[in-house]
Amino acid sequence: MVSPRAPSAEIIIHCFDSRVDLSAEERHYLQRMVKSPKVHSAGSEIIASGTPLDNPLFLLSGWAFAAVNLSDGRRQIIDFHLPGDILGLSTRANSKSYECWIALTTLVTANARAFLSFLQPEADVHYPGLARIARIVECEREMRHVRHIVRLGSQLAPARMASLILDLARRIERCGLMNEGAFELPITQEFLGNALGMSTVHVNRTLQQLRHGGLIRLKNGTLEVLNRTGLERAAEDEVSA
Amino acid sequence: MVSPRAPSAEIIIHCFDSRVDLSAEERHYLQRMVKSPKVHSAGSEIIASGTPLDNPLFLLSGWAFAAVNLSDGRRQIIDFHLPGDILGLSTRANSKSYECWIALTTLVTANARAFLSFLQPEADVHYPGLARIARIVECEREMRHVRHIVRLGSQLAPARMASLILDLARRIERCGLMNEGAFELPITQEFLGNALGMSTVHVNRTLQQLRHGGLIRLKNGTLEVLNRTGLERAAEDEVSA
DNA sequence: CGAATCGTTGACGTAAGTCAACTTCAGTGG
DNA sequence: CCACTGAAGTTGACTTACGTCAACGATTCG
Repeated sequence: MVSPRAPSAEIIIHCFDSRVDLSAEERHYLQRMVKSPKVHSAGSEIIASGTPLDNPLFLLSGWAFAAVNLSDGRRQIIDFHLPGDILGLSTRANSKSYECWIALTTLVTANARAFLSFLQPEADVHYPGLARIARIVECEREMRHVRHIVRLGSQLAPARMASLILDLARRIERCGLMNEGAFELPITQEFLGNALGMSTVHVNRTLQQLRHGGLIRLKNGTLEVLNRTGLERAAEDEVSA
Repeated sequence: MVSPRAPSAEIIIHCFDSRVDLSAEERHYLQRMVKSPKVHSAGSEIIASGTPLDNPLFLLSGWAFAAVNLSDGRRQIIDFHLPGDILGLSTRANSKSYECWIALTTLVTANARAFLSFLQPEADVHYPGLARIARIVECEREMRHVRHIVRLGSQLAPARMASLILDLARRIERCGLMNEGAFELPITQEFLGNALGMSTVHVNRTLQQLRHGGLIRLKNGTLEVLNRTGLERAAEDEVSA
């Protein structure tokens, strides 16, 4: 376990700020919430499946993913999570979780339990901006789910890959971790396969294809988008191209 | 256009009742809401993609589906909708819809706009049961999405098909349209393919397989589950709730 | 230095797509 | 009544995208 850096709500505030107007009071409230961060090691299960979703977490740094474990040991990754996201936030706090959340890298979380109440019908809303963010977080997750369904159901391997990369790139940009078109992508080819419904070998070949097409560079866990419009074209309808 | 039967909130109340306790007042409120039903013909677009989701609809009778249209004319079906469902309900009422909703059969809808406000953080909740239902509807949709991701990403054709059939059967049961293990399934093989990410030909072969395995009977749009546990085994489905 | 872990490549097998023909079957109209 | 039509379902022959297996580099790390 790495000792956490000084706890900071900066990333959270930054990510929320781009979506709603936060009052000074709300910023302060967030600062207070992020007082006792927790460090998780890479690969550890942060929220197990089958547990009640009564303890959502801010993701302050590092990457995670939500997944469903199948009875035969395989796993389907449903969604990736970046700094600024909230893990395990659901209206259905008391019902058991179907998914689990797992750390992809060493990561730091903080309790976000207050966000749960914002989702309840009887919520007494002292913080309208935060309540709105809670709803927006759920909405964006749904949009990602729908896009993922489209990827898995209607696209060939190169389009799936390109589409996922673009999704991640856009989110990385928003939370300020993009560095001149490049960003850290701590997802092994095995996990990319678990997300995109393809074998590790085929992930490798598909990435080669994107590389040779001059669309991306990917080396040592750093991904650089070399040709954005090309990548977008590849993501949209690979089949017709 | 079939002339609508006497407008009735019965199906709505029945479906909601199985999930929350409704007050007499809330039942009455639902009755009033369902006063001016509208009939849509099979195949018509009920909510277009790109429009704001500011007008959710009760589905009183018939089937519909939510889909994403791809640039090359193909379409990915995201979710099916049965009587008792709400179409186009989203927290993001003002943002443009990515999906569209289309009638699978002739169907009858009624305005459910009041449910929109139940999802807003500032909602002034006079009807806690209905507000709760609005959340539950969103939650259940998310669970269906996640299961669909698992299907498309991790399962072979027979398991996909079995899993979808089971999902539909469970929902049909809940809204009281199951008839001794059999129900109307007004989904052509083409649409099943659009949902399950497979070609019409392969849908046909997969259904044959399930038939010959003695798991289902499907004739003239009526599906009968002959061997429930066998179907569940085929679906590799441990989620029975 | 082994020992992991991850990435890469080739040979080969298989699930599923494509194309095309042929059935049903429900309308519809002469 | 039958002949015609169009939509849905069914089947066979062939192609292809992707999986599987297995071997082999590259990196990192105790």
